[in-house]
Amino acid sequence: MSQVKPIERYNPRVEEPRWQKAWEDSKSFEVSNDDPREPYYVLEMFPYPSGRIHMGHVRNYAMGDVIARYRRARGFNVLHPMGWDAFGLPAENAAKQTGSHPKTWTYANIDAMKTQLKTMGLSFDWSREFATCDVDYYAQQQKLFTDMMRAGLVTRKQSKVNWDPVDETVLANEQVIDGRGWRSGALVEQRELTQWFFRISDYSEDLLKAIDGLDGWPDKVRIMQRNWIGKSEGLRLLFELDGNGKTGAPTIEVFTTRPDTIFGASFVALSPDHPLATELAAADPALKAFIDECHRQGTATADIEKAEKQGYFTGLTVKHPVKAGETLPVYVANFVLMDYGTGAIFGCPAHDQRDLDFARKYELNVIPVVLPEGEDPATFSVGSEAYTGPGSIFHSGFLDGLSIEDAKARIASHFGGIQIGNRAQGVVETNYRLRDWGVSRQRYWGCPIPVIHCDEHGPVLVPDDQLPVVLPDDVTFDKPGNPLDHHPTWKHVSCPVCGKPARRETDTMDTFVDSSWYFARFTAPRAATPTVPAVANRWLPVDQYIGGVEHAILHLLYSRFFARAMSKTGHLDMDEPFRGMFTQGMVVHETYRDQSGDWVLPSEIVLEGMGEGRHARHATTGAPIEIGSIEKMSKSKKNVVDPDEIVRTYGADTARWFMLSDSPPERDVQWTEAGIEGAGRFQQRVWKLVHEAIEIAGLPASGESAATEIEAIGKLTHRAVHAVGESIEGLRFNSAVAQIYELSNGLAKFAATLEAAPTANGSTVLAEGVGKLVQLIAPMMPHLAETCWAALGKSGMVADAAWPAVDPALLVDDTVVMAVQVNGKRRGEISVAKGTPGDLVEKQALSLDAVARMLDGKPPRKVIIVPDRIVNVVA
RNA sequence: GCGGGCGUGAUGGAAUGGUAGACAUACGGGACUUAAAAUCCCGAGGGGGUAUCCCCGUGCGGGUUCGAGUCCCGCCGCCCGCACCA
Repeated sequence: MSQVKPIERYNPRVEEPRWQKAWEDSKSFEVSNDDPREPYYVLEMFPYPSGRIHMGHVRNYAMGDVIARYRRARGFNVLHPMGWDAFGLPAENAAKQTGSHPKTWTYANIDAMKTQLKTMGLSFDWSREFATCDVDYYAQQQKLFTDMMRAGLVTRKQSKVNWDPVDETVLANEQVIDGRGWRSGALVEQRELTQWFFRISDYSEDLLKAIDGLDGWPDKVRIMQRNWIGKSEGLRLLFELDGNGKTGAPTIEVFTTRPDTIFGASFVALSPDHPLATELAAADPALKAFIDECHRQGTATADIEKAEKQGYFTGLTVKHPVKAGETLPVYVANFVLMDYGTGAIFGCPAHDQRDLDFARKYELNVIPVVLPEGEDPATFSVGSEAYTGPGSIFHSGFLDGLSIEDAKARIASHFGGIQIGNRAQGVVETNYRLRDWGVSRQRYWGCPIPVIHCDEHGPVLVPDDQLPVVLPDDVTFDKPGNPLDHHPTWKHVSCPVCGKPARRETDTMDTFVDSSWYFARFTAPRAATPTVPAVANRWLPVDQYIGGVEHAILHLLYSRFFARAMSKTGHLDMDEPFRGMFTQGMVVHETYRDQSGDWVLPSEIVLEGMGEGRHARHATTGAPIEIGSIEKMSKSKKNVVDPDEIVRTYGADTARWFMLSDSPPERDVQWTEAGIEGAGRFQQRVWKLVHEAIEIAGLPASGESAATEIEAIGKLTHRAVHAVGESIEGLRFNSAVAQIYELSNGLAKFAATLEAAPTANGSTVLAEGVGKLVQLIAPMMPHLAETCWAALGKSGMVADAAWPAVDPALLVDDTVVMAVQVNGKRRGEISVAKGTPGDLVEKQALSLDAVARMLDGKPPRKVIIVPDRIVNVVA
């Protein structure tokens, strides 16, 4: 018969707003730059203000909040800010579709999302909030731009854009669908524009080398960054034209990373944008048509490389550089990129898949020159698959028998010694795939580039005392093109140098610029300069940055570049902005469709049955619904769950807990109804356990609990505190959750025995355990923790409490259970004192019945003992 | 096309090269209840043997090792990025 009275269920709808207000009133999460405690900066990637938060945000911010709250409990001065990545295309699209001004639309969205975020109980320092579209923010960005320009980090050059000839506008890659503009449906053309660039490629080597030092980053991100920078050693090589009068150019210069395969060359190919291709096209309408055709694809690399290999024979030939008397045909080919190397290649089909595809199509020679080990040189041939592996060089004259590496060196020195004109025919060169960062966007809703174009003086920086260049509000979106261009007065200004009439730059900056330094701005968000260097240097680098893998390359690389650029211009003093980086997985959900194939929201359906018989029907009509694959939550497939709805139904703590509990944070997590309900049940279980601990403490105690039992509960508690701390520090939130479950289950079981027979020492150790449990859940379910903390009669708020101390003596056991294997298969176990010497362990292990049976009377051949862990008997 | 990642019970997942399946969800059985919900207890990778035991098992095929989910090689499947989505 239980002596404990039942309690009311925990009600998050009442408790959560109450604690949110308490935190706000006490300014619990506002942080001072002058606080003497050790600083810790935790940052989640700020969101684009689309208008609604989604479950991906909930997951991301829940993780960051756990770290922030944990570090606070650990005595750090924690900076945990939030803001808005507020410039960008969607606002302009909305303006075109609904007529709302981008500014109005964006700030309304920010308001709505902020309200949503506030219900999550995240420990942000909202006093530092800003949006990148705030004039205060982009004014400072313009200062950075001018400083970077003066420091030689900005340049202007030609680059290609997707041009929609009907809308007369530049399209983003995502606005090009199957080669057509998404609104007009017109075939997209490539067009050259003069644009502004940041000289990130000046830092290629530095950005590459410094990756080695980023040991707080996931390996996969580091590998992706290395590959993106794409350092390669190769040879710049001149091919002499055969001279048939079609061009005055004496040579074609190619870049190759495989000069060792020169004897296998069977063609030379030019990019459609190569100057020689342009020159030849002037006199060759068919070539012109081919190049135009190439220009009718978008600028996206993926599309270009996926397109079928196509070429056009120019009629030109070049002398084979190592086979006297032979020539090679010169093509223009759609897969050769002008941006990389020299915009021209030589093709060795036997050892490059693209070259092979091309050669098969145009019936060119395929001459293998690298022989894989074990192959017969007389019979080795290449079919439909190029051989790109190791081997020795053959069919290659003076290179025969060399390794690939030696052949590369040998051929480089060979061509280095030959003069064509007054240049060496071959020069060793290091190339990087990384291109300069084009920042010009022909759009309204972005940070204006602070430049004025004068006919006499060219592009001139807007003088500092005339900054910021503010976006005009009175713009319209009814005409195609950039509204800044159409504005009647905005762009007409006088030249800062000569005062004559001049034009403002109407391009705005890539929104990646905005997000490349916001983390620094958070350290002094209202300063009249981009940063306050002393303050920024104290907070940065960010100790833990968290966001999606989709930003693993560009955003992180640009931010790394900006840290360097800002250091060069005196705004910071560090190269690397993010010490710790973590990429979280996506939130995925089943998809549902009705019989007409339309997507249906999860909230509109009812699921029935399980396993094979599991099926769904529409909640109101009862019509059958097809259950589809599990995919990333997206509006288009309607497999979304609204965080607002979840918070209303289950509370923020439950949503946070579920997002943290179910999957390792770097992996995708599947949203399920069962999962969120399980999380909700745990919330009630904790509340009930706290209540029981309080009641038990008030019961008249009779007798004492056994010392071993008391010790066991103490150990359980201390181990959980230790393990949860370690798990949070290692960002293994799902493991932390599992360890909390174990503690909670253990304490609940103990509480049940005490309810039947209360003891004084028992209720003390239970209360201690429950108090610690509450602290362990506090980073994840902060509202529930505060309510429990108050109920337990603890002083202050758990948000301000120090992380519980661990008694290291309680973490070790004196006896260990060792598994005993025979030939690697577990056959039994032995329990021994920790540190038992090998010979004693062996004796005990061999005396096991199961081991004796497997040995069948024979002596073991070998016994392997890993102290305190495992014994393996080799029979 | 190129680059990166992932793959373990019904499900999410745990496991410094050392007892595979912790913890949770779903499920089955039981207790409580007039009944249900909630709660609590028990069970459970698959197969065979009525106890105690054996065989198989971490996407597939090989390899290294006393021992492989973990390391290596080759496949298959799914996901992400590719420079103007953010």
